[in-house]
Amino acid sequence: MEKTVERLALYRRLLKNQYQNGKTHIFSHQLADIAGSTAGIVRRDFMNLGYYGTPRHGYEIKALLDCMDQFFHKPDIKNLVLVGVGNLGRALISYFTKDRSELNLVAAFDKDPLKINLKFNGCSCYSIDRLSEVIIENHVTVGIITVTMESAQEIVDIFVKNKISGILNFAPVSLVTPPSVYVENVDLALMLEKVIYFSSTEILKEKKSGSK
Amino acid sequence: MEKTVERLALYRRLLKNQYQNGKTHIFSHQLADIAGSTAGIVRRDFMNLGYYGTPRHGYEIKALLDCMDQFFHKPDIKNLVLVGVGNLGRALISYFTKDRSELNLVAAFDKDPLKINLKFNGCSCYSIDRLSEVIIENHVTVGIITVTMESAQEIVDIFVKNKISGILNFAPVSLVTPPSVYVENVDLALMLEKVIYFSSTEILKEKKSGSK
DNA sequence: GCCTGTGAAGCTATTCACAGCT
DNA sequence: AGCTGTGAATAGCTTCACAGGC
Repeated sequence: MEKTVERLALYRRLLKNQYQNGKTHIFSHQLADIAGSTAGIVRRDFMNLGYYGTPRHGYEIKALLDCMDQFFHKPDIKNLVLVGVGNLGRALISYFTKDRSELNLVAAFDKDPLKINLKFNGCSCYSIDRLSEVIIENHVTVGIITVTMESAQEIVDIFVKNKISGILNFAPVSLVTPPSVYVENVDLALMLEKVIYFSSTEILKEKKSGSK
Repeated sequence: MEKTVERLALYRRLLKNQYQNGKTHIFSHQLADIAGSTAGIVRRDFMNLGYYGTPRHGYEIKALLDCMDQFFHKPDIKNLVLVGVGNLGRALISYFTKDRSELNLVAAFDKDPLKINLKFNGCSCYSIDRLSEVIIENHVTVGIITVTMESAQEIVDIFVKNKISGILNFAPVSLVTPPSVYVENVDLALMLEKVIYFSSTEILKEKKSGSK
């Protein structure tokens, strides 16, 4: 149910918005519209989540959000580190220091002496020499890698040695990790290749209008 | 065969490397190792691609690359535009102006007057007022969106009006597009949520070592 | 009538396992 | 023996379609 998890995270964000705007209930087809999905899938996803709505009234947003919080292991706060303060690293720092109350970017790291001890969006940048120390002291369990492909594996080795269990990797290399570590690779160049392929291919002219 | 296309793009990059390093042939299990996949999948992918190797000698890299170039509609060059020159936009500009000979980032766009007419990695930044004009003049068919969620749809509307057929979207909103436009959404916050979920979940303790 | 929950069918992707070539 | 190509089995995801509650 990997796909379901991805969508639940999306629904969660959308529903938080709706809730803040004063909405208390929502139908599967309404959520599907704003999520760019289908009513059937939304219902199936909630079925997997284990939350049940009521016919005619749909889903109660507050209760649904509580259920999702539990599903996503909240309310415990997740501590993160990011390594590689290039443009991409800085973009992610600004993403993850904004408003996202339940996740805490502890620090960023870089090998460039010019960046060390600077702050980016309020997040301190340290030398990679201090990476192990910071991970241990703050019980960091998730790391983001935005270094070059040459340096990625050495950072991963530090992560693994210090028992990080999840890695979001933007370096275009296949990382070597023990099976207990979850790695999500995001390869921006490949995503663009994919868009180019499927947009030039005229095969898919019969699709629905939403998106995704 | 969406997954196959994604992997073929990856194989292609890896094989180019191997080829430059003087390697002429490769076995399915070798490619699988560097791609973080399995020998069976590699063979199945090449079967879908329509390229056939020879038992005992594996695949001939040069011929395979030619075959892939054709599959990915090369050698025609793809013209791109990027809208939103924030940190993420700049990161992508530097990605896509580097070495990637067959794709051409025509220009970047932003609404911030301070950025207009500057160059980023050799790529000019113009006002969004000129977006339509540049798309048409350069026959741009793919656009990258790295603006805020508030501005994303208006950019998409300009894209659609000017017949762009593929969009790589980093704004965390569901875009409204006609069915003929291929949209790939990349939501960085959601990817992190996913990593957090699957790394805290202890369910997946029996996986293989490669990655992805 | 309108909306949910869900079995069943359909589709896509991966894995197994083995025949066949060199 | 070593490696490919591939049918068949399996697993995972989505869609269909409809019974049942309000």
